[in-house]
Amino acid sequence: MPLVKGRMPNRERILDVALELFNDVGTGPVSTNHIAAGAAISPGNLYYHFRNKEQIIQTLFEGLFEKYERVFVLPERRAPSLADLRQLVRLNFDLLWEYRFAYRELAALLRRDEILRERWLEVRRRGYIGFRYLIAAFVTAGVIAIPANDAVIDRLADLCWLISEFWLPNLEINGQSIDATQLDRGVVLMLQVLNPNLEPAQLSEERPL
Amino acid sequence: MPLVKGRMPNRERILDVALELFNDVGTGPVSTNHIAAGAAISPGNLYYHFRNKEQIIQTLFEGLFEKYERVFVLPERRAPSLADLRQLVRLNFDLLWEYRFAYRELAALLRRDEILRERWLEVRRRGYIGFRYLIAAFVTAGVIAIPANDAVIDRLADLCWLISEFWLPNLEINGQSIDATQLDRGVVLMLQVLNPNLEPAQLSEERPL
DNA sequence: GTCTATATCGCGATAGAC
DNA sequence: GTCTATCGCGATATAGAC
Repeated sequence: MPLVKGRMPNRERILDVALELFNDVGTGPVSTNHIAAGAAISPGNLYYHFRNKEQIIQTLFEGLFEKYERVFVLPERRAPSLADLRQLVRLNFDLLWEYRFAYRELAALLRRDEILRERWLEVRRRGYIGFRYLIAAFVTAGVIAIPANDAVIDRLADLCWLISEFWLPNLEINGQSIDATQLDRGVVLMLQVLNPNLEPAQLSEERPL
Repeated sequence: MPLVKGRMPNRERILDVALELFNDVGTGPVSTNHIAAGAAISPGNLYYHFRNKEQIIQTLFEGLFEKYERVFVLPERRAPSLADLRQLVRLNFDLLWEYRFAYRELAALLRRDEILRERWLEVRRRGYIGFRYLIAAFVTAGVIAIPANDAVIDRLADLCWLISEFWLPNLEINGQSIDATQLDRGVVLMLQVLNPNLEPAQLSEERPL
C-alpha cells in the first residue's frame, strides 16, 4: 500500500517512506520490497536509485547530520545564555525524534557499517567541540555556580551531552510518553547539573534563564 | 562451526551460543540455523527447545533480569556509603557488558516484543525504587553536599540512573574503548552530580569514599 | 531428545524490454 | 527512469524416523 501522497522525485520518496517505516518498525524487518511498495514504485526501480538498504540508511543519516550541524550554532558577538542551551537541547530532541529509528538502533547500526561509523564519529567530534565550548563559555560568563577548572568543565560537558543524547531514548525505553513536558524534564536535569545549588523553583520553565 | 566446548545440556548451549553471536553481530543477522550450528546441533533440535528466536531472546533477558536483581542489594543495618554506590555501578556495568547486545538494540527489541517490554518495565520499576531509595539515604546520611528536597532527590536519582544505563552505550557509540579506566569515568560523573562542590581530586579513585 | 528431510516463503539483486 | 520477470539463496518451521 502506497504511503506517500504528494508529488516528489522518486529518490526522495524512497527516503521519505524508508524513514517512516524505519521509525515505525525498525530497520531489520523492513525490506527493500516494503519500501518500494510504500513509495508505489517497483522493486527494480528502487535498485536504480540505491545500491541496497544499507545505502538508504547511510543517506538518511546524511540528512540527519546536515540538520544536526544546523542545530549547533552558537550566538556570535555575545556571551551564550542558559536560554541558548535550552533552545539547543530542544532542537536536538526534535531531531532525535524525527530520526528516532537511528538512536533506537544506533550502536548496532554503527557496529555493522563502517562507513556510517566513520561519518558519525566525524560529525559527533565537531558537535562535541562546540558543545564543550558552550559549557566553558558559561563558566567565564558566570552563569555556572560551581568551582570550575578544566576537569570539571569536561565533566559537565560530558554530563550534559549524555543527557542530550540519551534522555529521549531513556523516556522511550521506560515506556513514558514523548511530549514537551517529559522532554523538558531532560532540560531541567541539565540545569540541575550546571547549577546544583539553585532553588528548584528557579529551574522551572516559568523563570526565564 | 561449533562454538561451544564443554559438556552442557543443549538448551543451555543454545542460550550460550546465542548470547555470544548476538553480542558479536547483533540479533538481526543471526538466524536459528546459525545458532544451531554454533551449538553443534541440528536446526530441528533447536526448535524442540525454543519456539523461535524471539523466545531465545526473551530467555536471555530473563537471565539478565535475574543477575540484575542480585546487583541491587543495599546494605542492611547501616547507612549506605558512596563506596556502595561505586560498587553497585561497577557491577551494573559488568552486566551491561555481558549482555551488550541487549542495550545495543534495547529500544528496538522492546518495541517489537510486548512480552519483553512488560517484563522490562516490571524489573526496571523495582530497580529504580531501590536506587531512588539509595540516593535519598545519601541525603539523610549527609553524604551529599547540596540542598535536597524531594524534587532534587528525584533529579539526582534520574541523573545517576541515566549514567548507569547509558554511559557504557555512550562509550561504545563514540568509539572509545570499554575498559576499567573508561568505565570509571562514568562513576566519576555520578560523583560529580552528587557532590558538585567537591574538589576534583577528591573524586578520583585514590581517595576512598 | 535428536536427527534428516522438506515445504514454504520472502528477500536481495539483476537482466532486459520499454 | 521505470517496469516485469526471474534466479538463487537462506530463513523459519514442521513432519516423521530413530
